[in-house]
Amino acid sequence: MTQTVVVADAREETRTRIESAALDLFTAHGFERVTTDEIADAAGISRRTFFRHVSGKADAVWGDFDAHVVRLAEMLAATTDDASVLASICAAYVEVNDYREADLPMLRQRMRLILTEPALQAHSQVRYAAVDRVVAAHVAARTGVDPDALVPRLVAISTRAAATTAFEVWLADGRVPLGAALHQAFDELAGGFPSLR
Amino acid sequence: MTQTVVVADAREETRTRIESAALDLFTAHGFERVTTDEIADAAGISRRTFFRHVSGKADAVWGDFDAHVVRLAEMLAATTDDASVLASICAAYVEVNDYREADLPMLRQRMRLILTEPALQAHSQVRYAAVDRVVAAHVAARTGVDPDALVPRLVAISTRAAATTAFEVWLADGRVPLGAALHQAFDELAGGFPSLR
DNA sequence: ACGTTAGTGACACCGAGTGCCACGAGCAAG
DNA sequence: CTTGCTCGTGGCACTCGGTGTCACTAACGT
Repeated sequence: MTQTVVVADAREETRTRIESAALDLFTAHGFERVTTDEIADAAGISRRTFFRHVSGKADAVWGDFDAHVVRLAEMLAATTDDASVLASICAAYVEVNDYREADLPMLRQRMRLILTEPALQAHSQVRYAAVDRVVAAHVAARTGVDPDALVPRLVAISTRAAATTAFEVWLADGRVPLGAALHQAFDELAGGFPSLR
Repeated sequence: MTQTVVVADAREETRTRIESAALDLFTAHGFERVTTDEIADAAGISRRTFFRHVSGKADAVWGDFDAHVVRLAEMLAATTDDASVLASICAAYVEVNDYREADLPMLRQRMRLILTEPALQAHSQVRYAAVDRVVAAHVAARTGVDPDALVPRLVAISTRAAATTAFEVWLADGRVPLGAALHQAFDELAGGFPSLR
């Protein structure tokens, strides 16, 4: 009973050390030029143990993203029908990405890697697929159509595109807050890109 | 002079053999369970030569996608300002994906792999990034803003999302033509998802 | 003191991808 | 015809990501 807690804490701690080491090494030398041996050494563990904590080299950058997805699903589930479907998705995205000021530097580091390193950009597709499933399921529930139909899929993938784009401009600019960028992107999307006219 | 043509033809021919072998083996046994040795054997070449023709195992599935992107860029460049920006992008996507009837089976095979196999889905991000750059540049040229600004990026990535979704439903249904699915997805996008209301 | 359980490290192994070198076919000039 | 050049090819060795296996150890319950 108490052991499981202690063990879980230890696991969490080494996992954090791995993530921190990977983040620093990747930003310093680039993703491809860092070996798993080096990350393991920097984290004070063996290479084999490294692969027991993270499912792969690219995975070391993502914190516990699964919890992130779960929170997003909960927020969408708590949505009422007052707001539009897109507005509820936007609100959920904004809320789930409402980080504390102290966490922003690490978020910047993480997102810069994910958005610039080709291998991580490719790998992100796998992680984001889980987000898409959650959003598509929400749209399907709200509209009463199949989650695999065109509209739920399209809404899921293009709202995620909006979120990704918002992250990109937030990362590039530095002055614009993340929430503002998210709202701007979602407004463009929901209005059929009014600024094009 | 004549030699270069002959050589280029030979290169094209082995490239086609590689692609055909890879497509068949991947659909038969799954991407992960097929080794590069097996593809090379099936194509009648050595493993080393395999990697001289394609840049990686995942790359073997994509034909000459670069030419695809070039054609898309040309179509966008030939666009007049009569139609809206989104309409011009939609037209370009439809036209560049207007395959002959005889090519549809291979296209189906290719897209089924790309959209279902996780490794290929991840790798597609790298190839599609070139498409996004072309579309974003077009939007930037039409609207007079920076290609790295929010709207060009967002239009590029969400129109590609529309195209991907159209491919998914085309692949899943079998009866709906690809052009129709593309138009439907673009209509949803351009109208701010009217079917959600 | 006992067996159990879980985390760890060491080792061997597989597969993707790359650098290097040697071979042979085709071509041009002597 | 022979020499020299280019270029595609195959073989080889190597790095690196990732996995299966086994033995060790520490903490826990009995």
